[in-house]
Amino acid sequence: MTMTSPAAQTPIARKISTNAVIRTVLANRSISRADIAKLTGLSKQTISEVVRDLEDEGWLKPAGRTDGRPGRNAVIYEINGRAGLAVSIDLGGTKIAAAICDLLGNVVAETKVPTDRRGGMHLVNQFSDIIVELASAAGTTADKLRLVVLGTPGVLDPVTGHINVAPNIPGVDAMDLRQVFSSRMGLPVIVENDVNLAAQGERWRGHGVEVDNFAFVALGTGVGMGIIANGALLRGARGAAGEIAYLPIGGDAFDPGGFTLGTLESAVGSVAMLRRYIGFGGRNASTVADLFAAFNAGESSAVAAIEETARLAAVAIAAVGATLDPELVITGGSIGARPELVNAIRRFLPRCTPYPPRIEISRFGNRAALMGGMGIAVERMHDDLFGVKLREA
Amino acid sequence: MTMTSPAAQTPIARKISTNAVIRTVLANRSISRADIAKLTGLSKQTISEVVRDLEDEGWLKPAGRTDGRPGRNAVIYEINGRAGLAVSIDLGGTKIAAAICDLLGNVVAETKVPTDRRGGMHLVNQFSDIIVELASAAGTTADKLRLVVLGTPGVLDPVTGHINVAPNIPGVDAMDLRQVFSSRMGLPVIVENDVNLAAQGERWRGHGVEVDNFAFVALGTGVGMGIIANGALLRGARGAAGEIAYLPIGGDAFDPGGFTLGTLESAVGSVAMLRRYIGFGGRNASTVADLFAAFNAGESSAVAAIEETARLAAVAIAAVGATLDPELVITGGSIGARPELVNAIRRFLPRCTPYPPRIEISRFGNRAALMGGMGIAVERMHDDLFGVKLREA
DNA sequence: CCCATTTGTCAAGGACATAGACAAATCACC
DNA sequence: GGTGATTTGTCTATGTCCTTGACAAATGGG
Repeated sequence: MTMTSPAAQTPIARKISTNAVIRTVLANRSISRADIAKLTGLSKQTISEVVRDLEDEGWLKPAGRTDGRPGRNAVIYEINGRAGLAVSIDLGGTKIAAAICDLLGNVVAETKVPTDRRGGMHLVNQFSDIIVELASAAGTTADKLRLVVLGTPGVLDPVTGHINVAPNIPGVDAMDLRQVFSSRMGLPVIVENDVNLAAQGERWRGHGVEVDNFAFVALGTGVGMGIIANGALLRGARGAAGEIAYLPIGGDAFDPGGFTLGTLESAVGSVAMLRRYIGFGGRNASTVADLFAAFNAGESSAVAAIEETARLAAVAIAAVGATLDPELVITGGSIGARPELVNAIRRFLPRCTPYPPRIEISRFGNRAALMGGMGIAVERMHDDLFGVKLREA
Repeated sequence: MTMTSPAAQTPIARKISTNAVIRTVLANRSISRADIAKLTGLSKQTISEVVRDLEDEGWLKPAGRTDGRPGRNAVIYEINGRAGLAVSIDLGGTKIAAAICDLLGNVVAETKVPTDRRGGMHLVNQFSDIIVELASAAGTTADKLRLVVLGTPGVLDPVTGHINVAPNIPGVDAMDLRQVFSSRMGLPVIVENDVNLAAQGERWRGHGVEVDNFAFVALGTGVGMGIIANGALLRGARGAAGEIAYLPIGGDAFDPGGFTLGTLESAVGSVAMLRRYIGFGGRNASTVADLFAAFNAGESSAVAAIEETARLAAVAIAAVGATLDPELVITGGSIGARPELVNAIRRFLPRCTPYPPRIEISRFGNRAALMGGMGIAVERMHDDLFGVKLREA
């Protein structure tokens, strides 16, 4: 079972046939050769040859036979998920979540540990330890993995590869994290903004499946947005697309204070919401959880603070809507996942935009970014392994 | 010279080779067979066969020979532009601009006429007359054309195909203009928002060449935006992406008046700018041209009116920037093309956003939408004629 | 005028696809 | 339990397309 990419130097026609077979199997989970032939339009003979090669190389495996219908029973084939494993890591200010998934997107090992607050190289060491441990739990070793996807807060510069991380995590903006981590592991590493990953996660297996235009809005300590437009992630020229912290809403756009924190972020972040509660005379809440408890108890300052936050969030969503025209906005984050807030946003929205998008709360909660990393990893593995490259170039 | 798509039912391998040859010739304007072989990596033999077929079918034509270098001279081939002609029409409230271009994007005939104000079917008749006339001027007939691209104001619903046109043009929102026009001409018709077309025009041969993320902002009687993201036009879920008239900036987002005209449009449109001038005590201008003349004469009310308009436009661009992170914003339209306004915007922008995009004035002025239509037409012809379809489906 | 260089064609051989015949396996029905 | 219809999968023959290498044709430089 040689684990090189299938049809590595085969002529172009066989590459295309092989790709068509793999894609057909992927799309149908499990399928017989006869059905592959019908779906691809290729001859039975060609399919048999291609499937034989793919099975010899370990990419496909037989998985039972048909029965119950007239005629000879067919052998069913499916993708051998174990033929490719990848890692997804979600680096947060307090926790690191990580998982290994296979070629089919099945999670084969998962863990969550506190973030090493010393930052920098300590994080790289921590990642490495996590991967070794996960690999062991998955019954394999780290050198069998194909790819790591790492989600971090902050803006990634697509030119330099550097991350401008918010204050949460020390010593990461000074280094080329991707490069260091990649050579440490001897694996390709993809680094992506965590909110972008959350959007990808919803696109992959959440509310965004089959929705080509939507946005994932994260409301928490900070605010951020991941955009799926025309079915693909939108990063912008400097990787800052969706950085709605700087949206000129909820304050004076020309106030220089908006530059450090962001105009919108100073208006709808959890800190602003708590400050607003105090300003309204509230005295019973010092955390977001407290505040929502007070809201549900009907305390007027809490109601006012949350309503005002929802009102501003609705205006922000209206602004995004006027630009992107999404079909759907998915909310997440510590306050964006609260139905109380989201219901208020749903009430305000039709009053400030003529075309209000649908609003849904993230299907994956705080696992959205982790899911997105797996989605990207699986997609990338499929491309690398089964993609048709017309020319090497 | 049979004018069907080349390699219509040839097996897949020859299709790919044919496509590679055409694309290489397109990318190099004119080129010898030997060089095509080097660039594509295909053998001289294959290239000779493919080029012979393409020449027999009229897609390629010889265009001289090399000389001056050692060795036998090569025959140079180029695309036969005349093998495909298409029409671009820009429907405006007062004028209709139209042009015929060939496969290479060369303009072979162009005209401009006043819009028939009766609207509806009268417009379809007018389009038809224009096309016949242009075809004649181009030395061909209307039935030899392959495609029409029509730019209109208003939002196109991608589901119903209907156009919600601003008040300018009567009797168009009630009909399926695309369908009626298409069957009248017996040609495929693509209808697209005019600002989207302007963005495509800049992308094709203007400031947006090689810029994968930019926006075209039209400032005039109305305001609108066309978005190129990840190198492609962004339409959104309902075709309303870029409809920044409704951006909640420059007024109260919850004012119901913002629904009919749009919050931003009531703040930065030319009507608002003139009203603002009057409000500041100005009495010497009743048109946009007058107002800019007064500005250049140093009249304080005119300066204030234009500065305030620029200030709001800068905030709007900042909002778009926080969402899309474009590398570049191109301005156009009757006031967006004025350097006086644009310079003022350039001054305000760095004060309301930490990452101000570059600002340029449209390269094509009021021909931008016409150019965009040609760009789309050429691209579409290339796809239809030379595109590789792996499966008919 | 000769030669190095480049272009383009010819002929042979290999990889891959298709089509059709045929053997094998299975269900339905008597 | 046997028979026939149906479906699967392999085998064989044939054709298309691509590549390779030989070779003729054309051209500039010395």
